Amino acid sequence: MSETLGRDAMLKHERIRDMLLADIRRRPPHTLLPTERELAATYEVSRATVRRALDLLEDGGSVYRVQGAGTFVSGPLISKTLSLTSFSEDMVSRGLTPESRLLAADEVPAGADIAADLAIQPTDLLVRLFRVRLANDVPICLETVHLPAAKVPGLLAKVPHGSLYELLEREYRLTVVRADQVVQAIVLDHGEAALLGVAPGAAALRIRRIGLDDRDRPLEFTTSVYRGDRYDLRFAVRRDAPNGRAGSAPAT
Amino acid sequence: MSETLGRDAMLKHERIRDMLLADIRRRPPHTLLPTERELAATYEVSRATVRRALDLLEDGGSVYRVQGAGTFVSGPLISKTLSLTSFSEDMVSRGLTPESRLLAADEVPAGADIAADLAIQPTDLLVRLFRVRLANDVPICLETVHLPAAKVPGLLAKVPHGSLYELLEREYRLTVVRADQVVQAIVLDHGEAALLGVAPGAAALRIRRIGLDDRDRPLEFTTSVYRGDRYDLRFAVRRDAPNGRAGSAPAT
DNA sequence: AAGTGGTCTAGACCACAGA
DNA sequence: CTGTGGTCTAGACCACTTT
Repeated sequence: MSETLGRDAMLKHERIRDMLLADIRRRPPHTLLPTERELAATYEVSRATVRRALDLLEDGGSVYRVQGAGTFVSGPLISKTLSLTSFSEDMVSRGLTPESRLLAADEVPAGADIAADLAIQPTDLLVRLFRVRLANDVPICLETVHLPAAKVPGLLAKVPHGSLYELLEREYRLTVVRADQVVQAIVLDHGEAALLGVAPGAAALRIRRIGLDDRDRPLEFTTSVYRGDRYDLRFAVRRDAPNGRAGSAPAT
Repeated sequence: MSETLGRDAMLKHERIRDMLLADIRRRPPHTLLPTERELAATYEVSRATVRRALDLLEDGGSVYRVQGAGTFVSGPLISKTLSLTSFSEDMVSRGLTPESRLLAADEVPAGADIAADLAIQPTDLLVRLFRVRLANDVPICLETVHLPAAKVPGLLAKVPHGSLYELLEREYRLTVVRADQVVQAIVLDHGEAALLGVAPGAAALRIRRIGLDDRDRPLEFTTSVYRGDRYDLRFAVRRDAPNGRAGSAPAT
């Protein structure tokens, strides 16, 4: 029963996650969920599959598990783990309408720094796009995208107006699935401030990103400058799911 | 063979991850690793266990997988997923020596806002600690920690000098395993600037955090203000491991 | 067509929480 | 002591890439 129509590559554990999520949202925090074995019986899947579904919910902050005790509904906090999202998606998820204005578009040699980041030669050409990003007609962000010209022939003619990621996917089969980001606080100079409609000397978040495709090849180098008074970064972090690299994060 | 001594709760898939990581670091990027079935045979474990180990390495950005093709060594990027780390750990991982100076410590009523965040009453008392955090004797961060006084009796007498998280764990069995964070860019006022040794009007990152324990109970509310010229936030993000909540993140 | 990683199963045993 | 989540196994089948 209830074999609804959504079949398109919907995995079993994803469907179970969705069904559980609907239940969870109706329960108060710290409610005890059925046991994994019960859920396995209820949904007629193996316990391993139920656990995969619960893993997703736990990563998403919807449930927490206590060994020997059970699985519980999480408290009402809002953030989820930082994931790679487009500006458009980001704004929509905040209930705002995104827009984009192209201020400049040209081709330039990569230069030493960006060439190293993108694993190309310093003399190789980059397509450079400079855009203002708005939400509900208010300028929020200045964005400069650099793409290896060899990978995006004819891009300059295609007038990237909406989501660049979608255009790259559709026209060039290029998908950014991972990115390395550096976030800093800066003070806006006169030019930036004017474009963003704030006073010079105002604070801003500068995010520099190297985007990689599914084969770990660098595709883009992008710098975004977000107004400090209209934008913040929200995310959940967890204690050291012990991994394999050195890194950083703030705390006490 | 090679049954080294580290047994303390070291899981099988974690040991395999570590062994693989040692191999990986000796190989150039984009090298093909042995197949999962080969690794299972080599290490005499099931394929599922090998896959758990590879999952950890993939999350940590050390390898990437291509269905039908194989598992490969990642490129040389540095960041790992943002995880909950103490200031001390953070600085040490950057090769710096952390230090802490307590500027003030007192008890205050929570007030409406913080009470809501910590799920207590506005009249309940909080222990408030105000510290300067230094790295190699340079002030980096101003930190204000709020803890429910009821959970940390006698804390004010215990002179929190080094890692507060360690002290909370040792003395009160309190462990922060998850946190919700909001990052903003601000401009420093005269007082903050003086304490950090920079000019007023300089940029800073302000990070507000609600820390939760393993049962999803709020334990702390902390505000950290980091010098914009000496601190940045570095992390890797991935494309939408489809989860269970609404959220946010920057991108094109 | 052969071989890879991706998903799922059925079952075992362990570590831990709670009455 | 009972029941929970945590780890691990051996094996099946699928989706995909590559030759």
